[in-house]
Amino acid sequence: MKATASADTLPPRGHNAKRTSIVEAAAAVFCREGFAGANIDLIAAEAGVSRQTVYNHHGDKEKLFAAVVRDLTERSNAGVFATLGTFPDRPADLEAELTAFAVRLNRNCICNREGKFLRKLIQAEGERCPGLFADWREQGPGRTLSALAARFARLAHAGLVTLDDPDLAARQFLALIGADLQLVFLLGGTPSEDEVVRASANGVRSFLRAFARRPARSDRAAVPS
Amino acid sequence: MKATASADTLPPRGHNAKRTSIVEAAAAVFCREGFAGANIDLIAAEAGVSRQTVYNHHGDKEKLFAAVVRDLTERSNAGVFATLGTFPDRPADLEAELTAFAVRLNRNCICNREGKFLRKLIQAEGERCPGLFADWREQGPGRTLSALAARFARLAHAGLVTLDDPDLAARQFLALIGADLQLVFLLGGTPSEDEVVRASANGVRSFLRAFARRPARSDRAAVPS
Amino acid sequence: MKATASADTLPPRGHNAKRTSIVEAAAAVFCREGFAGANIDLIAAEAGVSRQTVYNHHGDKEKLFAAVVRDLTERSNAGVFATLGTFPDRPADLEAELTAFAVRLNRNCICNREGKFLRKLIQAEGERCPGLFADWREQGPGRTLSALAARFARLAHAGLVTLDDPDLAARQFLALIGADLQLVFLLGGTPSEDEVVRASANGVRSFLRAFARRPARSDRAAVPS
Amino acid sequence: MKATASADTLPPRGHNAKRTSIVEAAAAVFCREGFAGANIDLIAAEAGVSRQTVYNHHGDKEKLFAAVVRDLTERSNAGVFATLGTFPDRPADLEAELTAFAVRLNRNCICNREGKFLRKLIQAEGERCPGLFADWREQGPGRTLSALAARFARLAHAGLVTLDDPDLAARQFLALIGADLQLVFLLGGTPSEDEVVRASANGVRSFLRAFARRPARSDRAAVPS
DNA sequence: AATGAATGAGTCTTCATTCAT
DNA sequence: CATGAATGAAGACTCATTCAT
Repeated sequence: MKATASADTLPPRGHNAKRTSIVEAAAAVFCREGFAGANIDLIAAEAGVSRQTVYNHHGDKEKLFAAVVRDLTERSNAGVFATLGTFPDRPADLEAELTAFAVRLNRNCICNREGKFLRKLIQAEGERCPGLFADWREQGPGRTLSALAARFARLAHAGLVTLDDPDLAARQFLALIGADLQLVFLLGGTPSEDEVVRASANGVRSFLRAFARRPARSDRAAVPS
Repeated sequence: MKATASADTLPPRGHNAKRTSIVEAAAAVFCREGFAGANIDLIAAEAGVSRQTVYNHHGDKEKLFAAVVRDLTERSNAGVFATLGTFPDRPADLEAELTAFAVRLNRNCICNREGKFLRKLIQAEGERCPGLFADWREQGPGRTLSALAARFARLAHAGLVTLDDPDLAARQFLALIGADLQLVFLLGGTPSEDEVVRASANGVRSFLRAFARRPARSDRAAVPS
Repeated sequence: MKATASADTLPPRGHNAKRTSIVEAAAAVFCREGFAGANIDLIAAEAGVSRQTVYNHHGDKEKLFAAVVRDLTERSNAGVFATLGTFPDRPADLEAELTAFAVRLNRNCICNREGKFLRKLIQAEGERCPGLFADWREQGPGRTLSALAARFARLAHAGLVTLDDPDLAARQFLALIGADLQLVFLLGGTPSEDEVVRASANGVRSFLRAFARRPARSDRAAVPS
Repeated sequence: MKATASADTLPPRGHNAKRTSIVEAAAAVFCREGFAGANIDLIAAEAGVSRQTVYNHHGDKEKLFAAVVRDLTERSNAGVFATLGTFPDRPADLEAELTAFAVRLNRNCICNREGKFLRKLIQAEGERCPGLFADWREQGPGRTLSALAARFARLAHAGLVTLDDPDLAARQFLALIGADLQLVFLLGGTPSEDEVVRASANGVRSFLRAFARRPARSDRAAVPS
């Protein structure tokens, strides 16, 4: 029984391995070349499988693209929510902990493979595929921003920050911690860990200047002479 | 004045008219479909000229694309610098004037046709065409941000705001006034005038909360109880 | 009896069962889609076997097609000769018995599966496969028509009909009993039993009008006023 | 004006020439190889045009096939009705004139290119393209048979033949004059003029034996001893 | 014997590009 | 400059066929 188990589970295992490698390769190629520019033979080669296998698994280019988007969306959302769970609840040092959180968000959700690919694909093909990204939109930004806003609302309730619109605060938080990275993103680059940390710190500092309850201003900078 | 008006505002006749309409159509199509997906026949049709004319004017697809990028870059930069010139120098009401400036920036440089197209093209084809966007990068974000930073430095010097890194302030200003528009951009939409105004006001308010010299917090909202 | 019954009428087990179901499925698919349009995977699926099995049994598409033609030819010829054996030898009511014979011929040899398939395949692929249908031609129409002609010659000898060219009579007999069915055949349909009976009666009636020895005209219709 | 007329009409003329040659070539190839087996490159080559031109004119293979069917149907119907117009109205020698008519029908409508192609295409692809041949069916056999039946009805009215069902007579007439040609048709051959004449004579003779009013039986044969 | 994968050829279709009119 | 045609190269997708499991 055990002996045959390997024979039973192997097909799906090898199967899924192929499936996964195909989707990964496809994501990379679609991202690099765009939908129209992507070559299925290239995807197959990059996935280490034959062209036929791509077609066996995904039917056609359009469906393969949809599978890529679905996969990226899923993994990206999972990452975002995992990171949201690490939001500082009762921070001793608000700025430090918020900065650490921002670093995690930037590093694990925005600068990582899925984040970059997803953003690029949405921007490039979003208009041509109405509905393809609907799932992403609902599960992604919609719920993400709400969740983040809820955390800020709790901070406000705890008297740590002052804000009248938690949703707006969430949006501005994200904008600020990404402010220094936009240019790199636009050109397709990936910021170094150091850049991520600095960008996060810069963003959080300004965020707290605007929203921290008290004198809250960072001690480290911007002290008026 | 009249003589040139017709040449400037009406569809200019002859050669240049065609050249212009081709580039415009090409920009739209390249944006919509990506470089690989763009069809020269479609561009020609959309420009109302024959395919031959496209080739006569621009040689080949690659060169036409370059021409589009050059044209967009030029016009976009011109717009940005024109708008930068309206930065409030000695503002009576800092928040109001900064908000008005932010609205102009958003409306005329970021949400407009050139801005959107350029962003999309850079994101989509930037990696594949190293060097094609070099010009944009130098003339665009580089000089733009410096110029904006210089304005903020002058504001700081005038004692209206407090900041230790004008460049960072410029980046964060842009991030904040765009924070509410990101999602719309990602999906290729164009925000309404109302959305632009609200986004600009929201951004400026938070910016000033973080950087205004004194109590500076907007009177209109978010006053801690 | 029981033992062979199961092997004869039930789907025969094992090897031959598969072989048979493959050929049947292949006949249907080749007929429906033509040789070039037929898909071996589809044939396999329709036969309920795996693609490999098709190859194991028949080698390649060309050979499978040949097997189908051979099989159809064989069964069709067998049917024709079986039916020819029921030709009325000493008919009491010539028209009635000839009509019944015509019905059998139409129903069992011309409208049935083998007949239809064979006709369609010959028409469609006959030119491309010189020699493939040689066997059919020799065994089929050649001998069939001769045999039928011989029966008519015997009828003539018995004084029941008047004809100087038995071969021609055989051809015209077939033409007449099929006259009403041509359109249905062309479009791939299968006539109902009723249509078959009427067509046969119509054909035989006219045949006898032309060839019956004496008063021979049917009493049932077409009596001139 | 006249000078430019040639320039004006030439494009359409060359155009239509190409269009025609494409359809002709396509008819031949579709007939020879079937829809699935037909190769557009081959069609283009056989038409003496480039592949693109085929696509420019007809869009895709399916549409090209439809155009072929439409064209064949049109020309075939035209031929049939032209020939029907030559049906002997007040024949001095009924058998001779009916035979001549049968020869014309066989030669010009049934054995000719359009007739053969159309029959083969309908048989081969009729089932797969429901509706494609609807036009043919309505304009073709439907009206053709009625028209022929009407002629026979007039003959009957003139007392030259005896028949109670003109439609049936029409069908049987066609069946009889084609009886000797079926085998040649099945295998894709084209009967010689001599074969056509003999087949027509044979068919008409038997037809008149069955339906001629009076002694009507041919003097040349089948006279009972 | 069945299944999944691979290979290689082939076909439809599109497209950039050029030429002639 | 527009049009229609031609060329040549891809690229998506299918399919016959073979291998390994």
